[in-house]
Amino acid sequence: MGVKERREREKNSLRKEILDAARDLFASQGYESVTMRKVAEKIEYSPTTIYLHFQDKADLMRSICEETFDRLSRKLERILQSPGDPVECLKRGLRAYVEFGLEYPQHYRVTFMTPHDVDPDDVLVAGSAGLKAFSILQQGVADCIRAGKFPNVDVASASQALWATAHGVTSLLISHASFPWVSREKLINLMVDSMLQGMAA
Amino acid sequence: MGVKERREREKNSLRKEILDAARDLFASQGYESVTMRKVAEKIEYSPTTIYLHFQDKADLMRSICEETFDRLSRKLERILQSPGDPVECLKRGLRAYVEFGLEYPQHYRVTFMTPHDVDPDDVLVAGSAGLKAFSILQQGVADCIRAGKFPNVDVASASQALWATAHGVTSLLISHASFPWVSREKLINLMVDSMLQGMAA
Amino acid sequence: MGVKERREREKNSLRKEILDAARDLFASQGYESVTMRKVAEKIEYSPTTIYLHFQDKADLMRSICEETFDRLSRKLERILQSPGDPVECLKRGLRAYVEFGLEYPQHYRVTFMTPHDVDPDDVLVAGSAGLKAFSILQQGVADCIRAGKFPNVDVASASQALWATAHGVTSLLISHASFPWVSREKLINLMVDSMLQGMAA
Amino acid sequence: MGVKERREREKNSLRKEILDAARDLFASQGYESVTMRKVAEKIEYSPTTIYLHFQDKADLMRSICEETFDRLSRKLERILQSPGDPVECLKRGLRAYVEFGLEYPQHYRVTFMTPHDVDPDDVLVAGSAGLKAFSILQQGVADCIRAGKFPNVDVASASQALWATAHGVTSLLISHASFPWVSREKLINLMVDSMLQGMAA
DNA sequence: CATGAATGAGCATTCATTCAT
DNA sequence: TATGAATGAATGCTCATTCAT
Repeated sequence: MGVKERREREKNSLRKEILDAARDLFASQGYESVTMRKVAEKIEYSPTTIYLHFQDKADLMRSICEETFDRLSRKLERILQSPGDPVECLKRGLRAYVEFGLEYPQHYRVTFMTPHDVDPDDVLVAGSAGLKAFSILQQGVADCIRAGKFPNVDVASASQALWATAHGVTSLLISHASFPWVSREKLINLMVDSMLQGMAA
Repeated sequence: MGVKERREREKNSLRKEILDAARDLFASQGYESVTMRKVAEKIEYSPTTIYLHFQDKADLMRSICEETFDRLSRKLERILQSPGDPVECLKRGLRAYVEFGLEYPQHYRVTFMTPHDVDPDDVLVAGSAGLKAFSILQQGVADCIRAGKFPNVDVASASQALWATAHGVTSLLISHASFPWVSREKLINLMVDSMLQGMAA
Repeated sequence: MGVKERREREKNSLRKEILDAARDLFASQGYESVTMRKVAEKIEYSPTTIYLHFQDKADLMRSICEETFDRLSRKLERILQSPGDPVECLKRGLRAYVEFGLEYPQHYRVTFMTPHDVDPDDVLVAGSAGLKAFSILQQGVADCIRAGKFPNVDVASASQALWATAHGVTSLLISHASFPWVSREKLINLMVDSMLQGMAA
Repeated sequence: MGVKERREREKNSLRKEILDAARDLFASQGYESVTMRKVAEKIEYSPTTIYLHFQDKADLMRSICEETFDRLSRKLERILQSPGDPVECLKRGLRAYVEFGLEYPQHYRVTFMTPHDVDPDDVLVAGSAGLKAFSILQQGVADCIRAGKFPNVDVASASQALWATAHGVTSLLISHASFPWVSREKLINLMVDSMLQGMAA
């Protein structure tokens, strides 16, 4: 059993090394530009070895995205379920969403901005981490409504609108990086604040 | 003369066929995954033929984007420069933007949601059709500000935020078509109205 | 008949234009780097037009080479058949050969240094201009021998050796252009003079 | 260990197969006309495999040349640095040069008669095997001059002239195999002897 | 005589992936 | 578990050439 466990640990540790290397590369160069060879070189193993841990390149990316969005979920959870004014929480949650996307633009890109020919909703449907993140957001919105903060909207509409708001800035900042944006801070705040204020009216 | 004209027409029609085929493919598979061969097969011509009409793959993409921006610009221009309450105009303009994206999801996807080789700013900066579209929106915002409708925001921030708002709904509705959205109408109105209201405060 | 002649002249004049353009290009860029399109652009006709005057690219090059070596023949003829000391004539003829090769390095290359898979002796056999040039040289050698200048050699051996001498410098200077050669003048003279002197002994 | 060695041997043997195939093709068709595919077909491997042994087409060519220069260098070294009359040594060295070319016409053709992408001087300059071969010849010439055998020439000029002499016969005999040459023996001797005699005067 | 439109064949190279060991 | 060797399938693009007009 001791042996088995060590094996398991070692296996996981190499798997983790691969994920770390690939995450870095995908994040800095984008999916298409990263080759299995580059990943292999970074961890100083042969390309073949990667295939012992991941089915193929897509599987590797998928794993990274899942892992990444898991982190997003946890982050949102922490924020939205913290005590205090629910609108304030929501505000912080939305900012955190955008910041997260800007911190991992390639993951965000792959997960939310890249066409997945087969099943466009792959990521958001079927219990994926993406869906979970959305449902946490929805919970935060529900809290606000329950507290009478958004008198004229229903949970579903408001959640979707806020998601779209956050996604709008995030994706535009990512895809048009060199557009002469006003400061990110300013733009994000303006959007989040205005939208929440508009809903509160 | 008649011959010349027919030739011209045929030439343009093939060019159009190529653009249509490429747009479809880019939209559904992304820039990198589309090959010149695939485009050629779709129009049932040899790959070489494409090069008779476009300099290279990037040029093909660029042309598609420009064409889309052009259409969008004309639509926005008509609306935003019409007389009446500037906020109302802006509201209609933003709705029109979203409707444009939903009516031509392929066009929108390629132009606004697809990462491509072309410096994305090639498309948005420096006299291109893209910049024109944005500056029309900006003009509408400026009118509102001049009319004292948005007391606390500057033109640049507000324009960018409104663009991001419209883009948020549009792109999410397109890319996650099978998500259980509330009615499009409702969502779009909620976003546009809330954001404008929030800005007016 | 007048019409016919003008036609003929015009046809020949375009043919000449093509040859001129192609000669320039081949000489400066080499056979493989020259495209039919480039030739066509230079004369401001369509590529198709070239095929009305030449069977294909190889035919174009062949024509140029023939024409070029015709010039060489005439040049050698003029020199070798001029009055005066036959050895002196020969010396001047050999120098002229080398200079000619250096003046048209690409033609020389194609004719004498490029492998012609099918028939390696294409150029030199079968009445070609190349063979003619050689036979003129041989004539000059014969004159020297008849005059008792080369007491110990036969015409064939001497002609071939002298050809090889001239070809040696020419081809080496062409193919290794940036080798740190002593001055061309000096090298050519040394070779020609030494070889003739050696033969005279 | 045995396994490692066998692997090493097999790897080298494939490398050699590639070099042989490529040399043949380059020699008979020229650098530009040979494609990686043709080489691959000849050895009955996939084109990709070649890239496991050579960086690219130019590297393949370079390797072939270096190998040839190396062989030639060793041969010349043995002869030119042997004791005895330096002129006699030089004579034998020059004959050996020509014989080398005639014995390995493919090697010679590729290395000395084929224009290729590689700066031809890449091969001849800067510590390469090519430069070494030439410098061995030059050394032999220097010995003769030091011994007072060539009173009127400098080392550089004489070395270059002798190289051109040897190259002249060699390349002509190779490229115009079916020309009605006098006997090779006779021609080679006539050239080498005459040139040396001419220089001695 | 001249051409615009079109193409088939080909190029060097790269990539994800597999298989025998 | 890990890998070296190998490959099939592509990729964007170019070229000489042809054909209908």
